Amino acid sequence: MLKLSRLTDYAAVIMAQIARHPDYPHAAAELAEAVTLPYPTVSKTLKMLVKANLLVSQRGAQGGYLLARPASDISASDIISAMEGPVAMTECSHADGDCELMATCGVADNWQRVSQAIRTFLDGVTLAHLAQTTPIKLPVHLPIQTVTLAAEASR
Amino acid sequence: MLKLSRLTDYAAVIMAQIARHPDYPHAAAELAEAVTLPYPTVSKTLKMLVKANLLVSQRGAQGGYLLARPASDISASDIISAMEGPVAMTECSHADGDCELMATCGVADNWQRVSQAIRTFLDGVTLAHLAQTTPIKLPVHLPIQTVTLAAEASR
DNA sequence: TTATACAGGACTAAAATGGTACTCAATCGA
DNA sequence: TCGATTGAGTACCATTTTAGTCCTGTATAA
Repeated sequence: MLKLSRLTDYAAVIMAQIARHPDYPHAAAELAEAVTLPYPTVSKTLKMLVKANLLVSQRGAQGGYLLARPASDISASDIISAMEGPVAMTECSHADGDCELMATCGVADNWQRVSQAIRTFLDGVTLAHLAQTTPIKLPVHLPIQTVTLAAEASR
Repeated sequence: MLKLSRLTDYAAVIMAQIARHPDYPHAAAELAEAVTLPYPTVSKTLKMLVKANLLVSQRGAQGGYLLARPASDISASDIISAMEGPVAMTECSHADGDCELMATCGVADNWQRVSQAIRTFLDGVTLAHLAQTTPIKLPVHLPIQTVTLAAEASR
Protein backbone atom coordinates (compact mmCIF):
# COMPACT_ATOMS: atom_id res chain seq x y z
CA MET A 1 0.00 0.00 0.00
CA LEU A 2 3.02 2.25 0.11
CA LYS A 3 1.49 3.22 3.39
CA LEU A 4 2.88 5.86 5.64
CA SER A 5 3.18 4.88 9.26
CA ARG A 6 0.68 6.38 11.63
CA LEU A 7 3.34 8.50 13.27
CA THR A 8 4.15 10.02 9.91
CA ASP A 9 0.55 10.95 9.53
CA TYR A 10 0.59 12.59 12.92
CA ALA A 11 3.75 14.42 12.01
CA ALA A 12 2.16 15.89 8.92
CA VAL A 13 -0.91 17.01 10.80
CA ILE A 14 1.16 18.56 13.55
CA MET A 15 3.55 20.27 11.19
CA ALA A 16 0.65 21.70 9.24
CA GLN A 17 -0.88 22.99 12.43
CA ILE A 18 2.30 24.80 13.34
CA ALA A 19 2.73 26.05 9.80
CA ARG A 20 -0.62 27.80 9.99
CA HIS A 21 0.49 29.77 13.05
CA PRO A 22 4.21 30.11 12.51
CA ASP A 23 4.91 33.15 14.65
CA TYR A 24 4.78 31.86 18.21
CA PRO A 25 5.98 28.69 19.92
CA HIS A 26 3.52 25.85 20.30
CA ALA A 27 3.69 23.69 23.39
CA ALA A 28 3.19 19.97 23.00
CA ALA A 29 0.12 20.08 25.20
CA GLU A 30 -1.43 22.80 23.08
CA LEU A 31 -0.79 20.88 19.87
CA ALA A 32 -2.13 17.68 21.36
CA GLU A 33 -5.37 19.39 22.08
CA ALA A 34 -5.51 21.07 18.70
CA VAL A 35 -5.18 17.81 16.81
CA THR A 36 -6.98 15.69 19.40
CA LEU A 37 -4.26 13.14 19.90
CA PRO A 38 -2.85 11.86 23.19
CA TYR A 39 -0.15 14.07 24.62
CA PRO A 40 2.61 11.45 24.94
CA THR A 41 2.28 10.51 21.31
CA VAL A 42 2.36 14.09 20.14
CA SER A 43 5.36 14.72 22.33
CA LYS A 44 7.22 11.79 20.89
CA THR A 45 6.45 12.90 17.38
CA LEU A 46 7.66 16.41 18.09
CA LYS A 47 10.92 15.14 19.47
CA MET A 48 11.56 13.19 16.33
CA LEU A 49 10.86 16.22 14.20
CA VAL A 50 13.32 18.27 16.23
CA LYS A 51 15.98 15.63 15.86
CA ALA A 52 15.44 15.78 12.11
CA ASN A 53 15.89 19.55 12.17
CA LEU A 54 12.43 20.31 10.92
CA LEU A 55 11.42 21.99 14.16
CA VAL A 56 13.30 23.94 16.77
CA SER A 57 12.32 23.86 20.39
CA GLN A 58 12.31 26.34 23.20
CA ARG A 59 12.35 25.05 26.75
CA GLY A 60 10.91 26.64 29.81
CA ALA A 61 7.80 28.63 30.43
CA GLN A 62 6.19 29.94 27.27
CA GLY A 63 8.36 27.53 25.37
CA GLY A 64 7.31 25.19 22.61
CA TYR A 65 8.05 24.35 19.02
CA LEU A 66 8.61 26.43 15.92
CA LEU A 67 9.37 25.55 12.33
CA ALA A 68 13.09 25.40 11.72
CA ARG A 69 12.57 27.06 8.34
CA PRO A 70 9.72 28.35 6.20
CA ALA A 71 7.00 25.87 5.38
CA SER A 72 7.79 26.25 1.72
CA ASP A 73 11.27 24.90 2.42
CA ILE A 74 10.05 21.76 4.13
CA SER A 75 9.10 18.94 1.82
CA ALA A 76 6.93 15.89 2.22
CA SER A 77 10.10 13.87 1.81
CA ASP A 78 11.60 15.66 4.77
CA ILE A 79 8.69 14.76 6.98
CA ILE A 80 8.55 11.16 5.85
CA SER A 81 12.29 10.75 6.24
CA ALA A 82 12.16 12.23 9.70
CA MET A 83 9.69 9.61 10.85
CA GLU A 84 10.57 6.54 8.81
CA GLY A 85 14.04 6.96 7.45
CA PRO A 86 14.90 7.58 3.82
CA VAL A 87 12.18 7.32 1.24
CA ALA A 88 12.89 4.06 -0.51
CA MET A 89 10.66 1.42 -1.92
CA THR A 90 12.99 -1.52 -1.76
CA GLU A 91 15.78 -2.86 0.38
CA CYS A 92 18.23 -2.27 -2.38
CA SER A 93 17.19 1.25 -3.25
CA HIS A 94 19.35 2.82 -0.61
CA ALA A 95 23.07 2.94 -0.20
CA ASP A 96 23.88 0.08 2.14
CA GLY A 97 21.58 -2.32 0.38
CA ASP A 98 23.29 -5.65 0.63
CA CYS A 99 20.57 -7.59 -1.04
CA GLU A 100 21.75 -11.08 -1.81
CA LEU A 101 19.50 -11.39 -4.78
CA MET A 102 21.19 -8.76 -6.88
CA ALA A 103 22.50 -11.39 -9.24
CA THR A 104 19.19 -13.10 -9.88
CA CYS A 105 16.95 -10.15 -9.16
CA GLY A 106 16.87 -8.37 -12.46
CA VAL A 107 14.48 -5.66 -11.36
CA ALA A 108 16.62 -3.82 -8.83
CA ASP A 109 17.78 -1.21 -11.23
CA ASN A 110 14.33 -0.39 -12.49
CA TRP A 111 12.72 -0.35 -9.06
CA GLN A 112 15.34 2.12 -8.03
CA ARG A 113 14.37 4.43 -10.85
CA VAL A 114 10.75 4.21 -9.85
CA SER A 115 11.68 4.91 -6.27
CA GLN A 116 13.78 7.85 -7.33
CA ALA A 117 10.92 9.31 -9.34
CA ILE A 118 8.61 9.16 -6.37
CA ARG A 119 11.23 10.71 -4.16
CA THR A 120 11.68 13.56 -6.60
CA PHE A 121 7.97 14.07 -6.67
CA LEU A 122 7.70 14.16 -2.89
CA ASP A 123 10.57 16.60 -2.76
CA GLY A 124 8.39 18.98 -4.71
CA VAL A 125 5.47 18.78 -2.32
CA THR A 126 6.01 21.24 0.50
CA LEU A 127 4.53 21.72 3.91
CA ALA A 128 3.10 24.96 2.61
CA HIS A 129 1.09 22.94 0.13
CA LEU A 130 -0.04 20.41 2.66
CA ALA A 131 -1.04 23.03 5.20
CA GLN A 132 -3.41 24.79 2.87
CA THR A 133 -6.81 24.43 4.36
CA THR A 134 -9.33 23.60 1.76
CA PRO A 135 -12.65 23.99 3.50
CA ILE A 136 -14.25 23.94 0.10
CA LYS A 137 -12.49 21.54 -2.17
CA LEU A 138 -10.93 23.98 -4.56
CA PRO A 139 -8.26 22.76 -6.88
CA VAL A 140 -5.10 22.99 -4.85
CA HIS A 141 -2.41 24.13 -7.16
CA LEU A 142 0.62 22.12 -6.39
CA PRO A 143 3.34 22.64 -8.93
CA ILE A 144 3.22 20.51 -12.00
CA GLN A 145 5.74 17.82 -11.50
CA THR A 146 7.36 16.09 -14.39
CA VAL A 147 9.19 12.92 -13.60
CA THR A 148 10.99 11.20 -16.38
CA LEU A 149 12.65 7.95 -15.59
CA ALA A 150 14.81 8.20 -18.64
CA ALA A 151 16.34 11.33 -17.24
CA GLU A 152 17.04 9.62 -13.95
CA ALA A 153 18.98 6.98 -15.78
CA SER A 154 21.54 9.50 -16.91
CA ARG A 155 22.86 10.20 -13.46
CA MET B 1 10.07 4.92 3.86
CA LEU B 2 7.15 4.17 1.63
CA LYS B 3 8.67 0.75 1.71
CA LEU B 4 7.27 -2.17 -0.14
CA SER B 5 6.89 -5.33 1.88
CA ARG B 6 9.38 -8.05 1.22
CA LEU B 7 6.76 -10.23 -0.39
CA THR B 8 6.01 -7.48 -2.86
CA ASP B 9 9.64 -7.41 -3.78
CA TYR B 10 9.59 -11.13 -4.33
CA ALA B 11 6.48 -10.81 -6.42
CA ALA B 12 8.13 -8.31 -8.71
CA VAL B 13 11.20 -10.46 -9.15
CA ILE B 14 9.13 -13.53 -9.84
CA MET B 15 6.79 -11.78 -12.23
CA ALA B 16 9.74 -10.37 -14.13
CA GLN B 17 11.28 -13.79 -14.36
CA ILE B 18 8.11 -15.20 -15.88
CA ALA B 19 7.76 -12.21 -18.15
CA ARG B 20 11.12 -12.90 -19.67
CA HIS B 21 10.02 -16.40 -20.67
CA PRO B 22 6.32 -15.99 -21.22
CA ASP B 23 5.68 -18.93 -23.49
CA TYR B 24 5.74 -21.94 -21.20
CA PRO B 25 4.45 -22.62 -17.68
CA HIS B 26 6.87 -22.13 -14.81
CA ALA B 27 6.64 -24.44 -11.84
CA ALA B 28 7.04 -22.94 -8.40
CA ALA B 29 10.10 -25.08 -7.77
CA GLU B 30 11.72 -23.89 -10.95
CA LEU B 31 11.09 -20.27 -10.11
CA ALA B 32 12.34 -20.70 -6.58
CA GLU B 33 15.60 -21.93 -7.92
CA ALA B 34 15.83 -19.20 -10.54
CA VAL B 35 15.43 -16.44 -8.00
CA THR B 36 17.17 -18.30 -5.16
CA LEU B 37 14.37 -17.99 -2.64
CA PRO B 38 12.89 -20.74 -0.47
CA TYR B 39 10.22 -22.75 -2.21
CA PRO B 40 7.39 -22.26 0.31
CA THR B 41 7.76 -18.52 0.15
CA VAL B 42 7.77 -18.47 -3.63
CA SER B 43 4.77 -20.74 -3.63
CA LYS B 44 2.86 -18.48 -1.31
CA THR B 45 3.68 -15.46 -3.41
CA LEU B 46 2.55 -17.18 -6.58
CA LYS B 47 -0.76 -18.11 -5.02
CA MET B 48 -1.40 -14.52 -4.11
CA LEU B 49 -0.62 -13.41 -7.63
CA VAL B 50 -3.05 -15.94 -9.02
CA LYS B 51 -5.76 -14.79 -6.67
CA ALA B 52 -5.19 -11.26 -7.93
CA ASN B 53 -5.55 -12.46 -11.51
CA LEU B 54 -2.07 -11.50 -12.54
CA LEU B 55 -1.06 -15.10 -13.14
CA VAL B 56 -2.94 -18.17 -14.27
CA SER B 57 -1.97 -21.60 -13.08
CA GLN B 58 -1.94 -24.99 -14.62
CA ARG B 59 -2.06 -28.02 -12.37
CA GLY B 60 -0.59 -31.43 -12.93
CA ALA B 61 2.58 -32.60 -14.53
CA GLN B 62 4.24 -29.98 -16.70
CA GLY B 63 2.03 -27.45 -14.99
CA GLY B 64 3.02 -24.13 -13.56
CA TYR B 65 2.30 -20.46 -13.86
CA LEU B 66 1.81 -18.11 -16.79
CA LEU B 67 1.08 -14.42 -17.04
CA ALA B 68 -2.62 -13.79 -17.17
CA ARG B 69 -2.07 -11.07 -19.75
CA PRO B 70 0.84 -9.44 -21.56
CA ALA B 71 3.53 -7.92 -19.40
CA SER B 72 2.79 -4.52 -20.87
CA ASP B 73 -0.73 -4.78 -19.46
CA ILE B 74 0.40 -5.47 -15.90
CA SER B 75 1.33 -2.42 -13.90
CA ALA B 76 3.44 -1.90 -10.83
CA SER B 77 0.24 -0.88 -9.08
CA ASP B 78 -1.27 -4.22 -9.95
CA ILE B 79 1.60 -6.08 -8.35
CA ILE B 80 1.68 -3.92 -5.26
CA SER B 81 -2.07 -4.15 -4.82
CA ALA B 82 -1.96 -7.90 -5.19
CA MET B 83 0.44 -8.21 -2.30
CA GLU B 84 -0.48 -5.36 -0.01
CA GLY B 85 -3.92 -4.17 -0.91
CA PRO B 86 -4.73 -0.88 -2.58
CA VAL B 87 -1.98 1.66 -3.04
CA ALA B 88 -2.71 4.32 -0.47
CA MET B 89 -0.49 6.45 1.63
CA THR B 90 -2.83 7.23 4.47
CA GLU B 91 -5.68 5.65 6.36
CA CYS B 92 -8.08 8.14 4.91
CA SER B 93 -6.98 7.83 1.32
CA HIS B 94 -9.14 4.85 0.63
CA ALA B 95 -12.86 4.47 0.59
CA ASP B 96 -13.76 3.17 4.01
CA GLY B 97 -11.45 5.55 5.79
CA ASP B 98 -13.17 6.38 9.00
CA CYS B 99 -10.43 8.55 10.41
CA GLU B 100 -11.62 10.35 13.46
CA LEU B 101 -9.32 13.24 12.89
CA MET B 102 -10.95 14.45 9.73
CA ALA B 103 -12.20 17.54 11.49
CA THR B 104 -8.91 18.62 12.99
CA CYS B 105 -6.66 17.01 10.44
CA GLY B 106 -6.51 19.59 7.73
CA VAL B 107 -4.12 17.69 5.51
CA ALA B 108 -6.28 14.77 4.49
CA ASP B 109 -7.38 16.29 1.25
CA ASN B 110 -3.90 17.17 0.15
CA TRP B 111 -2.37 13.85 1.15
CA GLN B 112 -5.00 12.17 -0.93
CA ARG B 113 -3.94 14.16 -3.96
CA VAL B 114 -0.34 13.21 -3.40
CA SER B 115 -1.34 9.61 -3.00
CA GLN B 116 -3.37 9.73 -6.16
CA ALA B 117 -0.46 11.18 -8.10
CA ILE B 118 1.79 8.36 -7.04
CA ARG B 119 -0.85 5.81 -7.87
CA THR B 120 -1.21 7.27 -11.34
CA PHE B 121 2.50 7.14 -11.78
CA LEU B 122 2.70 3.52 -10.72
CA ASP B 123 -0.13 2.67 -13.07
CA GLY B 124 2.12 3.79 -15.87
CA VAL B 125 5.00 1.57 -14.93
CA THR B 126 4.48 -1.87 -16.43
CA LEU B 127 5.94 -5.27 -15.82
CA ALA B 128 7.44 -5.03 -19.29
CA HIS B 129 9.43 -2.05 -18.07
CA LEU B 130 10.50 -3.72 -14.87
CA ALA B 131 11.50 -6.93 -16.58
CA GLN B 132 13.93 -5.29 -18.93
CA THR B 133 17.31 -6.62 -18.08
CA THR B 134 19.89 -3.94 -18.04
CA PRO B 135 23.16 -5.80 -17.77
CA ILE B 136 24.82 -2.59 -18.81
CA LYS B 137 23.01 0.32 -17.24
CA LEU B 138 21.52 1.84 -20.31
CA PRO B 139 18.89 4.48 -19.94
CA VAL B 140 15.69 2.55 -19.60
CA HIS B 141 13.05 4.43 -21.43
CA LEU B 142 10.02 4.38 -19.31
CA PRO B 143 7.33 6.70 -20.55
CA ILE B 144 7.49 10.26 -19.44
CA GLN B 145 4.90 10.61 -16.80
CA THR B 146 3.33 13.91 -15.98
CA VAL B 147 1.39 14.11 -12.80
CA THR B 148 -0.37 17.30 -11.96
CA LEU B 149 -2.09 17.50 -8.67
CA ALA B 150 -4.26 20.31 -9.84
CA ALA B 151 -5.72 18.03 -12.47
CA GLU B 152 -6.52 15.41 -9.90
CA ALA B 153 -8.49 17.93 -7.95
CA SER B 154 -11.03 18.22 -10.71
CA ARG B 155 -12.33 14.69 -10.34
C1' DT C 1 -3.51 -44.94 -11.97
C1' DT C 2 0.16 -42.58 -10.41
C1' DA C 3 3.35 -38.90 -10.12
C1' DT C 4 3.28 -34.08 -10.52
C1' DA C 5 2.10 -29.69 -9.22
C1' DC C 6 -1.14 -26.12 -7.54
C1' DA C 7 -5.00 -24.57 -3.77
C1' DG C 8 -6.19 -23.35 0.58
C1' DG C 9 -5.72 -22.61 5.10
C1' DA C 10 -3.71 -23.01 9.77
C1' DC C 11 -0.04 -22.04 12.52
C1' DT C 12 4.30 -20.16 14.58
C1' DA C 13 8.02 -17.01 15.09
C1' DA C 14 9.96 -12.70 14.56
C1' DA C 15 9.96 -7.93 13.81
C1' DA C 16 8.06 -3.40 13.50
C1' DT C 17 5.05 -0.18 15.40
C1' DG C 18 2.56 2.37 18.57
C1' DG C 19 2.01 4.05 22.82
C1' DT C 20 3.42 5.13 27.73
C1' DA C 21 6.20 6.33 31.66
C1' DC C 22 9.92 8.13 34.08
C1' DT C 23 13.95 10.92 35.02
C1' DC C 24 16.87 14.75 33.65
C1' DA C 25 17.89 19.47 31.85
C1' DA C 26 16.89 24.10 30.42
C1' DT C 27 14.46 28.44 30.74
C1' DC C 28 11.47 32.06 32.33
C1' DG C 29 9.68 35.01 35.65
C1' DA C 30 8.42 36.32 40.30
C1' DT D 1 17.53 32.56 43.51
C1' DC D 2 13.85 29.49 43.46
C1' DG D 3 10.14 27.19 41.62
C1' DA D 4 7.01 26.31 37.88
C1' DT D 5 7.02 25.15 33.22
C1' DT D 6 8.23 22.72 29.28
C1' DG D 7 11.21 19.99 26.36
C1' DA D 8 15.04 15.86 26.04
C1' DG D 9 16.19 11.38 26.34
C1' DT D 10 15.57 6.74 27.13
C1' DA D 11 13.65 2.55 28.38
C1' DC D 12 9.83 -0.34 28.31
C1' DC D 13 5.68 -3.04 27.09
C1' DA D 14 1.72 -4.39 24.28
C1' DT D 15 -0.05 -5.03 19.99
C1' DT D 16 -0.12 -5.76 15.29
C1' DT D 17 1.87 -7.01 11.11
C1' DT D 18 4.79 -9.71 8.42
C1' DA D 19 7.31 -13.60 7.09
C1' DG D 20 7.84 -18.07 6.69
C1' DT D 21 6.48 -23.06 7.08
C1' DC D 22 3.65 -27.05 6.84
C1' DC D 23 -0.16 -30.05 6.00
C1' DT D 24 -4.07 -31.74 3.59
C1' DG D 25 -6.81 -31.63 -0.52
C1' DT D 26 -7.54 -31.44 -5.68
C1' DA D 27 -6.72 -31.18 -10.64
C1' DT D 28 -4.10 -32.86 -14.58
C1' DA D 29 -1.00 -35.19 -17.75
C1' DA D 30 1.28 -39.16 -19.21
